[in-house]
Amino acid sequence: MKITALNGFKDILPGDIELWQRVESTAREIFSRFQFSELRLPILEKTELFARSIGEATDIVEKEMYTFVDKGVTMRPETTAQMIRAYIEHGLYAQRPIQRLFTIGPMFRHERPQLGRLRQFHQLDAEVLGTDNPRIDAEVMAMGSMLLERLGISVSLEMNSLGCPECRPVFRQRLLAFLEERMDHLCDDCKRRSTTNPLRALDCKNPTCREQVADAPSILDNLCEGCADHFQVVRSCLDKLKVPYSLNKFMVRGLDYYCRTTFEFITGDLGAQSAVGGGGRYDGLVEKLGGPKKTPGIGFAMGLERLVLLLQQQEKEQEKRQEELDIFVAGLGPVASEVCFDLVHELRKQGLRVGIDHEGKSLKSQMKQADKAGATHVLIVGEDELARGEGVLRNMTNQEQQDIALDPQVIGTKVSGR
RNA sequence: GUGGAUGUAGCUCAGUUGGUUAGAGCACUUGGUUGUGGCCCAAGAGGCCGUGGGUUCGAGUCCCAUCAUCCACCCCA
Repeated sequence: MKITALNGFKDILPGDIELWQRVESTAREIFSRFQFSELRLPILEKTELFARSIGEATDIVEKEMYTFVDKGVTMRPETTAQMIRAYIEHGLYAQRPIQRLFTIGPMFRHERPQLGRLRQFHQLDAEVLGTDNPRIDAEVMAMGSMLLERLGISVSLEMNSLGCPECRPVFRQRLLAFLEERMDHLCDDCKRRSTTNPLRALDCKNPTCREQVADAPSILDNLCEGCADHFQVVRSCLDKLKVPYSLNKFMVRGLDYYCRTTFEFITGDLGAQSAVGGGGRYDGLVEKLGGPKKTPGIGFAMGLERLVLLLQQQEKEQEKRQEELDIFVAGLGPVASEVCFDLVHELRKQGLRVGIDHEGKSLKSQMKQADKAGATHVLIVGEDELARGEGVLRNMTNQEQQDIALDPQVIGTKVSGR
């Protein structure tokens, strides 16, 4: 029986990794423009951290977490909670009143895998802690948009407000009354939701439910004054930054901690998965997790494999071969191989990317290897040249050859272009 | 957790109504060039046909089971 990777866990192989690196480096570059600092967080946390923040009744906590029950620890299903944990634990709020942070890494959820959805997946996650200034909401969304634009991925930004502990319960009651009137027409899931989280019914993909819910009361019409004002400023700021967006009064985020501004970056090119990224405000969460009182926060996460999938679709045919080696050293015969062995090491010390074959293959075979590896030069060391202390340096792009001293310095400067 | 589809070479896939030794393309190795890559040509290597059972003189092909993968539902990144 062959041992294979676990279902929902994927190897990222050479050839695919370039896109990952591009996404990550672009993110670092864009995020730094917005004064965000990177940090790295552990993969394992106490189970309680996620249960308390994400919400006991959410799907993630109820059935999707990889938990070591005997140890009371869980592999992170998302990172906002632990970002806040670190913020509190290290007193980051004391070092700087407003923290802009981001992190990149793997998350784990035990769901059935499908296109764009794995059990180990990767996210970029950006959070701003310590302010509820609506300009920050706009800035954060603008940052996400800028990253996607820079990557050449076109998505739409959808936004909603979920209100706050003051106005949401009121709306919830109003919505519940609305749903109860047409309970008979709703799907089983929505019937169940109406008791646990009626807002979720707004999000149902079942066509009949959509129909039923189409003229449901909008939370945007039921915001309290504070939330309404806040949302209004967010909108005008986005306009000012010329970040396009649309309102989606049906958008409900799946995590309990969200309030006020929520948003998603949406695509139609990922099968059943429409969200490339999503996030929102969570003004009560820091305090709930034991941090300083009234510390608001907002952030978003983007799914790396979803970004990579979109890039792969776009660039299917491009496939440009890039140079991977500066020089391939081909030794002919045991004596030459012996010389090449340390010569190669010296060249690498000089910073060159060097390939070598230790299997005693023919020159033709070694030339093929060099070509496949994308070497720009090949150094051929045979018995004749060796006797003179020289080798033949072949330029693989213009086929020119010349004798050259077997001196790492000389070869190094020649190959790297003076 | 639920539904549908698919499992044949490293990869992408053929394989007639069950019938001898299971094929192709790409990739790989070697040779055509005694020490020179790409293109071309030739040869070679590579398969318990997912696994287990059943029907049959005979199963890659039919039946059952099982496992795996993919897609979708749920939900989300």
